[in-house]
Amino acid sequence: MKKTVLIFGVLAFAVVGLLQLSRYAVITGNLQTEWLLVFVAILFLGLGVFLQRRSLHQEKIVASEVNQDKIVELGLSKREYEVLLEMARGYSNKEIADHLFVSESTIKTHVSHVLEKLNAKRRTQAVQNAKELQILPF
Amino acid sequence: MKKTVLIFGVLAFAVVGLLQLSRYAVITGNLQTEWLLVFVAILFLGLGVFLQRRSLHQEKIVASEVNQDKIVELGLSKREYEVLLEMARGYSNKEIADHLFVSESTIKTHVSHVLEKLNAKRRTQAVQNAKELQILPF
DNA sequence: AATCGACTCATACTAAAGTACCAAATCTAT
DNA sequence: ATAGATTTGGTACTTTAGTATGAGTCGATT
Repeated sequence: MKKTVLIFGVLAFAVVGLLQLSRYAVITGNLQTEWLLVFVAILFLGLGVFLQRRSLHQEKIVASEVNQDKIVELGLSKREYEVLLEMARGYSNKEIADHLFVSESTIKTHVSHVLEKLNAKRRTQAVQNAKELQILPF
Repeated sequence: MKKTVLIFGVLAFAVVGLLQLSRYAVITGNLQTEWLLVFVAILFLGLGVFLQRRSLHQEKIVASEVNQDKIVELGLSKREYEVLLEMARGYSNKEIADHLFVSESTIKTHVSHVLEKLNAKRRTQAVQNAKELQILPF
């Protein structure tokens, strides 16, 4: 919000400055009105593109962010969530065990809990549900 | 591509027209140069936003659309792709068999082929790879 | 100090998933 | 029409996945 205000402030200031500059330039005869128009047009076209890109970029980031509240709401523990992430990447229990430096038994336990909490019968379903709940960063 | 050319053609034409109009308006004294500048600035700012939105929107559609060429490139048959979609939704072999009205054996065969062609060891990995290859509609 | 939740791990199962190989019916394009 | 790909299905087998249960450790809370 602060940023937005700042940007628009600078913008307004720039516009006023530009107007003053243009008046001076036209009066002194150093610049043709047409060229000034072209210059302004290009400048603001670029500005429009820039602003729109910024806002859409932020939108994208928000959309691909994980819903932390949902994770808490589901009762997923830290470790369980880590396992879920590994599951989503397509790793087997053995591989996850190696990545997290624990035994396969431990992973099986975690996976079972994840399945329960995500209301899934298989790991593939758990991943799909997790995706719909937006608790995966991809 | 054709569209792009058309848009830019119309755009160029509009710019030229605007310049002519501005010259006439200024000469006849009906319009102050400053106001003309403001008008042009706002117009092109809006245009920039519009163009950027359009391009990003298309990008989004493309991103969520299925890359048909990739499917062909991978050598995935129609049926195999159908099975892949069911897999991605988290269904078991038995469930997929019921959905597609064939035996579980058949599904196993298809799944094996899908795993080969997607270079995956497990179905979870196949789904993940498929997602990265953008051959899934979600 | 006792409790509770999270994490760890094991054993013993059952249930899916996946592989290998084969074989027949059906489609498709030359 | 016939070769090649696709689809279907089976048997037999190995490997993962998942369940159930119990239990020890550790840190935070009460």
